[in-house]
Amino acid sequence: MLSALRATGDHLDTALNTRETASSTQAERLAEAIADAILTGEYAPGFHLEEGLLAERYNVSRTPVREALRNLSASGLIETRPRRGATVATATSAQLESLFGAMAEIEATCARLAAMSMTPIERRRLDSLHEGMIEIARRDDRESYAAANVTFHMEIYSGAHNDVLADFARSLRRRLAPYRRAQFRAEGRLARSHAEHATVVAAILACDAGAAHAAMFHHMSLVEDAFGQLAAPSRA
Amino acid sequence: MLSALRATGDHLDTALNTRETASSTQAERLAEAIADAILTGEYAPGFHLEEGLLAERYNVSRTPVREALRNLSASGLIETRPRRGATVATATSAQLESLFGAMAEIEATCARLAAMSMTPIERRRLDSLHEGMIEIARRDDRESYAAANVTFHMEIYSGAHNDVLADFARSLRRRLAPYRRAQFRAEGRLARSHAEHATVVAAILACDAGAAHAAMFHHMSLVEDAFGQLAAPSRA
DNA sequence: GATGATTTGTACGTATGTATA
DNA sequence: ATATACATACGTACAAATCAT
Repeated sequence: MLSALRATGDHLDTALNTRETASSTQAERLAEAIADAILTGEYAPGFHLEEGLLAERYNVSRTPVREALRNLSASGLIETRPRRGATVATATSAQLESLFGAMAEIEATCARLAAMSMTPIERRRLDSLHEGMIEIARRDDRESYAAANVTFHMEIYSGAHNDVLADFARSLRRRLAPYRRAQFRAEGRLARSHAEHATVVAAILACDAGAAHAAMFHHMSLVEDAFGQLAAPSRA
Repeated sequence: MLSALRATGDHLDTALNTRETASSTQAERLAEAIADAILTGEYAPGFHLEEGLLAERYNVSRTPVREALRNLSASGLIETRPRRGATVATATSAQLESLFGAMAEIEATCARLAAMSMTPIERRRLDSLHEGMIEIARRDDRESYAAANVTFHMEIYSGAHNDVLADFARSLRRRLAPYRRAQFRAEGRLARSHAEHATVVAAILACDAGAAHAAMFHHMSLVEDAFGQLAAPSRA
């Protein structure tokens, strides 16, 4: 009788069952769906994620919802307090400072490692990606540039050839994503970003570890500056 | 009728209910208990953590067990595969290399930041802790030294004044703990460790960020060397 | 500040997928 | 290879805590 409910997969499919990623669990798919919704901005920082509502919305019971929430909590994207449920993570200004600071350090470290250990193929790919971004910046196509920018940084994470650091870098990027939505809105930011990338790429291609570190650190510090007062009101 | 089960808290208390940390949930206490058991070596890498058995052992239902496992999985201490349950994380040699490499980078970064931003009080405390370790090393008291060593590194994490980096450093240390149990077993390792610490402390006290980074990186690299072939057989 | 409504935390039952004989 | 056994994933029920009035 319950299998009947699962047989009516129509609703489910529209919401979650991607069918391509068939072999995972509901909780995993849920975690991804909720994370997406957070990164998209659908659930804003501070938003209270109620188990019952999520269960209803995604047509599952509360059990997988709870497991998904626990996952997201561990990744820092949401915060849970016992008996008080989960809310989309809000960052105080001190926490944002920590996050941006850590991000700059980790990105710089990855750039340094990348300069030392990227393969020729990886270097060439990074370079050509960077070249391609000239045109996007010139068109002032912010959306495309933002996407390419993510790829650019991800390639450097991979190029560091250290999965643990790369994972951490990706997780930091995710946690900061809700606060970076407007990153390239400022006038001329694309051109500046591209110029900073150029320094990074040059150092990496030259296998100059120190310069790569410095250039990336500088780049990330400027990114941070673009986000002066984004902090949420501190919650005691 | 179920509340009767909870009323028989005697068994529970022996296992979990610390009573001091009263206000958390079962799942949280469980996660800590299981993590402890893993770090103690009671559950060795590769050990299969069966929900039913854990539930029985800790006198709870499978639900909080599952949530605890989900938490630990996210922290990297255990690995879960859908429909196949959880096992204590085993690291391949490549993963261990990543972990030690990341650890060295992060520790070095924390040391650099600590050199720049530790308060005078923090500096003094670090120094006196370090001085106290001379005596422990001289006695060759490995257990005490290991404990003090953890404190030493933790103080540097805190001294970096960046919670995100500090958390990451602690999490890395935890993930590596199962592989570091024999760290100070080698003859004369304590004295060597203390000498390396001395360089780090000196640099931090001198506010020499570059030197602090280099000294700590060197120290951590030597630690890594002490763990040549600890890797588990790759399970691809 | 007490009472009722809502929501979380935990227990338990059932079905499906994985492993094993 | 088939079937059996078993562990995991999910749904549902209920108790206790939080919150809103």
